[in-house]
Amino acid sequence: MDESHHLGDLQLAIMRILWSRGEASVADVHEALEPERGLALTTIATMLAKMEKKGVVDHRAEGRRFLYQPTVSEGQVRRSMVSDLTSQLFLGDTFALVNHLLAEHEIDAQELDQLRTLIASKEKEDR
Amino acid sequence: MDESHHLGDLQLAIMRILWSRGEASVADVHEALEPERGLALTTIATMLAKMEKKGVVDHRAEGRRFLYQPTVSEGQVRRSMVSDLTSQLFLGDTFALVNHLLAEHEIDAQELDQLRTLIASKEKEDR
DNA sequence: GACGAACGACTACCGGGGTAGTACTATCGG
DNA sequence: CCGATAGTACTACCCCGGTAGTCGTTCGTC
Repeated sequence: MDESHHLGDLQLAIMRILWSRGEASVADVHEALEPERGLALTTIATMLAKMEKKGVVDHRAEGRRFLYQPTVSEGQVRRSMVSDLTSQLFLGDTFALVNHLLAEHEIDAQELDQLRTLIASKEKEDR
Repeated sequence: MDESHHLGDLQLAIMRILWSRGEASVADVHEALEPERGLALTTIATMLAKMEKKGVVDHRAEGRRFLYQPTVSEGQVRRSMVSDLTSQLFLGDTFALVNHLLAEHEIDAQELDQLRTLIASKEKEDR
């Protein structure tokens, strides 16, 4: 089952690092996030502990260092968060969201083209 | 400018009522939400006060009753919340989100058809 | 064997969504 | 005129994301 994994901004940033590396220590994550966020090392550690309690990451000890790994995939998180938004904002109507995106945001000609291709292949599947 | 109006679940439910009625008292909102949520009247009142402080609603007194009205449109809220999600989850790549929606969620043939029409008219605009 | 660096644990605090009780006030019915 | 009622204001809580300091332990090094 796909429980609702709704993650905050920092949590997502941390997850992105874990997803790309597979496994990382607190220091690794801190180092990677340092330039853009300038957070204290302890902040990262606290956040990871909270995330583990929530069940989205896991850790194993390597010596005195903890190596954290994600327990949910990026796809799961995306699905869960997108569908949360869809139900809240568009009463569960996925199509309405797509509609909104096309109407409100700039999507250039090239992307429209890609989209058409995507739709075509989707229709083939359905058949 | 479109400031970031990020609203919670209950806040959205309340906004939906205000949007559809244009104006409503605390009692009106409470009554409308009662069946699905069963919240206390004071909860609604508190929420409306918080929302007013945040600037998404406004009120005028009619006798001893407050009539609340939205100060932001449904479109503004949608734009703001969707774009928040897009930047958090897809690093600002709107197209990636559309892609995700088509790939992960069921969109039936009829909707695909509508989509194609939408895209066609969008391309006409661009030209 | 003592000392400093590295590292996790624990605690605290802020802000905001969500929830609701209690207090205050104005108005209506008798 | 007085009590019940309707309606808002104020305050307090809980939870959680985010932020960070301090404490205690352990390891490597001199």
